[in-house]
Amino acid sequence: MKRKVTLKQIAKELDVSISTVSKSLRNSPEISEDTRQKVQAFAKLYNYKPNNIALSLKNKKTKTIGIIIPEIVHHFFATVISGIEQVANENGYNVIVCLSDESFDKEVINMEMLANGSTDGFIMSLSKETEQKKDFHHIQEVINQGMPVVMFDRVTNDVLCDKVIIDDQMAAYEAVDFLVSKGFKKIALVTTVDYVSVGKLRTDGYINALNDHDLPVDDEMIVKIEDIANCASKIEKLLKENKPDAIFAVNELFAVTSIKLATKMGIKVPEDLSIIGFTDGIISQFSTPSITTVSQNGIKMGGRAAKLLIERLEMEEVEEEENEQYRTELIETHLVLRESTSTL
Amino acid sequence: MKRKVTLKQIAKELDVSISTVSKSLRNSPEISEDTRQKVQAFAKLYNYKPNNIALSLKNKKTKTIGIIIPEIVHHFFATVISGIEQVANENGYNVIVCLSDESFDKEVINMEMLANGSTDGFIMSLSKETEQKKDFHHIQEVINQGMPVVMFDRVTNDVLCDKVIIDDQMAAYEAVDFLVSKGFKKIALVTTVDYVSVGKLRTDGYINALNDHDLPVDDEMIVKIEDIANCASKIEKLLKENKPDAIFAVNELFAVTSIKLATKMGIKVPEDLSIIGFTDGIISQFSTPSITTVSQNGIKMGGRAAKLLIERLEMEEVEEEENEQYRTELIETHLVLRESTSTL
DNA sequence: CCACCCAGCGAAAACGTTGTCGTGTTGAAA
DNA sequence: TTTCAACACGACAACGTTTTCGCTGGGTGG
Repeated sequence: MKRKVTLKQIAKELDVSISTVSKSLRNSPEISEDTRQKVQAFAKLYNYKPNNIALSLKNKKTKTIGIIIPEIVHHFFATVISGIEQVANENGYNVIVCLSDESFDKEVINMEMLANGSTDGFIMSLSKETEQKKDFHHIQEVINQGMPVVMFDRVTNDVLCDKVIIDDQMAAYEAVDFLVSKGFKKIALVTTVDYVSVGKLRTDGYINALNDHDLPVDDEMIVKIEDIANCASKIEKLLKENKPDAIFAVNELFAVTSIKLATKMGIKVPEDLSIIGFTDGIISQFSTPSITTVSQNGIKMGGRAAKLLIERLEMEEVEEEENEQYRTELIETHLVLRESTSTL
Repeated sequence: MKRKVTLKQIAKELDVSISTVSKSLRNSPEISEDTRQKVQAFAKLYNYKPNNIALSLKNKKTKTIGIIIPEIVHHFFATVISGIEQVANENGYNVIVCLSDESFDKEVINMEMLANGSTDGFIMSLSKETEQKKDFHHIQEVINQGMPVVMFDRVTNDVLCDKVIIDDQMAAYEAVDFLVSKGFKKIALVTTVDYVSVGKLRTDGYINALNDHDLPVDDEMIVKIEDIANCASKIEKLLKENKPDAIFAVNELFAVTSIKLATKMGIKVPEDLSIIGFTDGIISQFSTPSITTVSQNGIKMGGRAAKLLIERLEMEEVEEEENEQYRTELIETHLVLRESTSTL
């Protein structure tokens, strides 16, 4: 087992100073052609690679991005990571991933861990608990210490930083608008409880669309789901008592669950009931019938977030004067038409 | 913007030496009660936290685990990461994730990047290209440098290290055995090309099961898929020309695709055709009909892999003599019965 | 009164780099 | 022969920690 070779060891072997070795490897003109050749040959032979940790300590930057998300077992978040990783890699950055498990405490702990030198900045999406508590001191603190933060998807207005989001409200509006244009009159909504920011926005979009088309907004037609595990009864009740002709669901899971329940009750999708979901993930693609859905491109979102963060990181280098021009980028969405909406 | 405070700054403010500050914070009895109190109060006030990078450099360990996987947009890998992250976190480790995108070169580059001090060890699953090339020098090199590596799922016998796998062959055997016991005679196989190690093993299990039950192994009944994008024609041909009464598919995608194609051709699942898949992911759960499948618990696999790695890391600390007893842990699988198999 | 001990603290090395500055040697110009 | 520039290299500081060791002063025992 040959441990990694260091500058010091090379210097000793070649009987030169550490500085000389370092300079030779960086092709400094200060060092004679001769010595350079010799050192470089030796370094290559022993497969010398500079120690990242030492470099990080010296340069005060780690070339590492911290990602903090609620869950990874969630297709959307996985795609976002994928997008981040790609852009990060192209720019010589690594990503370190922490999961909050939707817990405020874990989010705080992870953030504090990584903030102590492990990363140059953060890309994050808030945990449900954090959204509920509205406590963002951990994020503000990190920002105050000079680490850039980019938030995506589940963001908050209470923290000033770069953000990457979709226009949730507009996307929901368009989905519902599409249903109205197809002639549906009794459009139900299956959504989350209000403290989930994106859920709330999509709910608003639904309401606005109905209003704009002079359709009544009936509370009976709006189902707010707290716990995904036992949402069945609520949806069943909706289907039985209110007989909607279309449903807009704010995520894949709600959409597919609605389909399954409807089918079980003998309601045919899309013949008797059309359904539009949100997020174009695995479920929407492989469900039967496949689900018409609002596509939010996670890869693109991640890529943009990474780009924003890296730009800010490299900007800080030149001018420390930090122009506090925080940007919020909107990622466009579009409706993916599949089998769950009737084409009449 | 107040940058992170260091020992040096505290020392200056309090007019004591750096050593005194450090010792005070670590509650060394060397320092008087008085001084300790003073320093600790000051440190708390300024929210002092030791710099991880400096600690890493000094201790020659980063408390970070490198994960290298082919894809993250893949439910199984996401669950594995989730499992790793959980165990890692409990033990004070962070995880840094790199994606090989099934490319050999990216796998090598990522590994070399992280090997230069960024991580204490690796948990990885081979990219397809690496499996095909059978070139593992990058992994061997890392191991030679004294970094422990744990491989999971897509492993190779050509590298000696800890491994976490399921008994792919046995699991496939049991799935096919189940089909036989239910009275199916014409059991087809939808599998990958042979160089994908787990695909090959599952194929072997299928063949063994048929042999043991004195059923003929017919090459016509075995479909090997190279490119998932255009696999439809092959499966359609299988269904039309060989009319199997059951299909064993070596992954979710093959299973759901088979179901969709069969349904489209008027073959009813499970009435006319039973299907068993592999991997209990999103697709199997939400497909219609939901898919009977071999469950491989990714969370557990990840957790075990992390445990193995961390054990080896902490072991090295006490006795450098490295007992090279590499272990291969088998994660148990079981059949999850759902709607895609008839219950006759 | 002297030696010794111990509490309490500081200096310094070490981890692996990079970069600034200093230093010695050489050759050429004056 | 003297002076000076250029060349080639080394010493050292710095990044932030921890830890070993050494130092000082006051108190105690003989």
